[in-house]
Formats: sequence, C-alpha cells, structure tokens
Amino acid sequence: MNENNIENIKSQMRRGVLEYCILSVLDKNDAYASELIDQLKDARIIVVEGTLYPLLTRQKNQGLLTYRWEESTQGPPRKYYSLTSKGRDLLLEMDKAWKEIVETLDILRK
Amino acid sequence: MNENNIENIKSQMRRGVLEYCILSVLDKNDAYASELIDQLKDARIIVVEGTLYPLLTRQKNQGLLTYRWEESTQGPPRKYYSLTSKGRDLLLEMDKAWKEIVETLDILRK
DNA sequence: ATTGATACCTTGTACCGCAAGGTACTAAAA
DNA sequence: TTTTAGTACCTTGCGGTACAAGGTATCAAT
Repeated sequence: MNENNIENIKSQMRRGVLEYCILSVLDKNDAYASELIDQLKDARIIVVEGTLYPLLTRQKNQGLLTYRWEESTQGPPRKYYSLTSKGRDLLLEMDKAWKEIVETLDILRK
Repeated sequence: MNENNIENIKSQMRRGVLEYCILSVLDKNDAYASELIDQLKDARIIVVEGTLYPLLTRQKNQGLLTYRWEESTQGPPRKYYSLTSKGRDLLLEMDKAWKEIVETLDILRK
C-alpha cells in the first residue's frame, strides 16, 4: 500500500518529463516506437504502447517530429521518428524549464 | 504559440512534482491553503485553488496530512495543514524518487 | 497452414488540473 | 444597518492524458 503509493508518486514525476525524455532520446538517435520504449526502460522510465503512440502522434502534429518508414529483416516495417529543427529548439527550451524546476526543488527542500 | 507550448511543458513538469512541493513546504511550517499558494508562487510553482483544495483533501485522506482550525483576526477561520509522520516518511521516499529522476535526466541529456 | 515474434494502432476508463462559480465570515464604509 | 471589500473555504464541469486491454498486419520458421 505504501509501496503502491510511492510507485504512484514516481510515475507521476516521470509523467511530467515524459515528452522531455522522448525528445532527448530522439536527439541522440532516430528510433521507432518499440525501440524508444526499450531505451526509456533502460533509463528506468516506464512507458507503454498505449501511452507512447498517441504521444508521438501529438508531437508529430506539433511539428516537433517527423518519421520515415524503413523495412525490417525480421517483421513489419518500422516507423523511425526523428527530431525536426522545431523539436530541437523546443528541447533547448525544455532544458531551461527543467533546470529551473530542479533549482526550485533544491531550494524548497533545503 | 511556441510560447504557449513551452508554458504547457513547464506546467506539465511542475504538475509531476506538485505533491512533492506541497509536502516540502509543509515540512518547513504548517500552513493554510491560501498561504501555501503564495509560498509556492514565490518558488515559481503556480497552483490555483481548484487544484489545491482537492489535492489537500486527497493527501489528508491518505493520512499524509492533518489539519486544525485556527481563528483569524481578519476573516474566516483558517484550516492549517501539517505533516503526519506518514507524510514525513513519504517525503523522504519522494526525495529518493526525485533524485533518481534528476540523475536519469542528467544521463539522458548528457 | 499455423504459430511466434515483431510492430503498428485504437478504444474505454479513470484520474486530475484548471477555470469558473458559489458560500461564509469579518470589518469598515455608506 | 445594509452594503461593500477582503479573506478563506469548497464544488462543478470540461478537457487532456496515461494506461490496460484488445485489435491488425507483416515476416519467418515450423
């Protein structure tokens, strides 16, 4: 129960930075959805498909991302997402916003 | 529009740590709702009444907070909230969770 | 032809933040 | 003594979003 509570807290915190995380990963390398999920999981950010797909679509519609189809040797084709310049710009803004929040919490918890 | 976008991002990030912020402020001093809003605003965390009241009630129902009524010389009585020991315990857990996320983003953005 | 693996996507539910509106108490002005 | 202003409490309705669950499609191997 307390365990559950803290898990809730964690996922709520993660939620707030999910978009930031996705753009960050894509800034390093283009990726398709399942790959993104794996890379985020490695970074201890849990995302499921039902969350990610609509989110990627939203970001694409905002002009932050584009995608291209690529054949795969082992299964259906993959939709590789990559950052647009608008996406890169927003990522820089996010860096600032994030820095500000980290500072704020440093002060609040001092 | 881009402005709007970054404001959205910021508030989404803040949202993820709202409960953490509230417990942090109450850890320093008991406070009533309007006072909490002011203190958070000073820390650049914007919260409105319609957000805060239900949130405080939720946290109280989870046993993280208690409150007491206190008369005021200039208006209606005030509901002062304070942390319970359960709330203090959770706050320590939140510290860990927060630290973890900050580290994660350091790595992701490196 | 069927199974398993991989990859895409949608639907329904539940939660939560926020704008807006509402109630109640106190003190001071009209 | 009614009204106004200030303070503080709380609720309602809307919209957005994460997530569980379920669905479709492709390829390779049995």
